[in-house]
Amino acid sequence: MPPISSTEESCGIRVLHQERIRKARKEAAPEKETARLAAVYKALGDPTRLRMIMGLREGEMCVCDLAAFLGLTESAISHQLRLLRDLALVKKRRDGQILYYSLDDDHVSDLLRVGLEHVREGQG
Amino acid sequence: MPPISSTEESCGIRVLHQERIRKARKEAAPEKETARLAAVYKALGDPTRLRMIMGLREGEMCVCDLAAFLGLTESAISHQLRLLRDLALVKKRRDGQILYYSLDDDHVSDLLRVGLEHVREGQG
DNA sequence: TTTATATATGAACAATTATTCAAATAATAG
DNA sequence: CTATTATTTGAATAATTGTTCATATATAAA
Repeated sequence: MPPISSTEESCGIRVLHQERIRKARKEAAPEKETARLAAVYKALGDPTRLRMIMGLREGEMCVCDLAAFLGLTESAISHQLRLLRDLALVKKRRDGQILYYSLDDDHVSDLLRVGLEHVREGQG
Repeated sequence: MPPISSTEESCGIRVLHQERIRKARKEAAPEKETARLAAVYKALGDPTRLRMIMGLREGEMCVCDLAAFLGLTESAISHQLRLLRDLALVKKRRDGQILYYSLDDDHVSDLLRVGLEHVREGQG
């Protein structure tokens, strides 16, 4: 372990390992990228939305299907679908009056798969 | 496309594709697993926590390092670290007065990697 | 012991958010 | 056209949450 020299940053924040901080700053992903990544995780971090997404892995569903599946209002589902659509996690296809929602691409499934592996191996 | 028979569930919710709902229900992950997965995504879904985790990919840091790195109070960092620790996303190691935090296992890095791939390819 | 350092904890507050309800579109059927 | 079905939208509300401040704990130094 290298010796620790307690110093301060310009703003007055205490710092023990300046090298670590410099490195973390240097390797950090661009702010915009980090923000978008956080938004995607956040979207998947709500039980309702997560179950919607996981349900859509089995195939496309319309709004009222998802509402029945989750036991929620169609309005609630529609609100969440808009959020997921804005993040390009799901896409829609119209057939007459009915809108069919499905996962936007395979990355979404990948995200879920890795996440499931984590929670399954993490504490069986 | 098979013909659509609009029916109702016992609770009175409108259903267009009963087969889809049945399948989604059948293939759904256990509730406890889904809840934990959502909690993990939620933890990564906050910009502060996400930057903490991404910073720790470069190596362990103590609380005040992370505070300096993010420009936040050590108290704020400590609160978030507890949350991440409860979810087994980070672990701590004590050396004297200093607590060094690091990623709990490789799954966490994997989650970040897949997530970054998604946002990078998603909208270059 | 006392003093200082590093981190944790609890209460409080502002800000965000998931859901519901009511009303508005969009497409189709009559 | 009017009526019906499927979905969307906006406002309102209750619940959750990230941060700060003040205080407490833990380890080390004097």
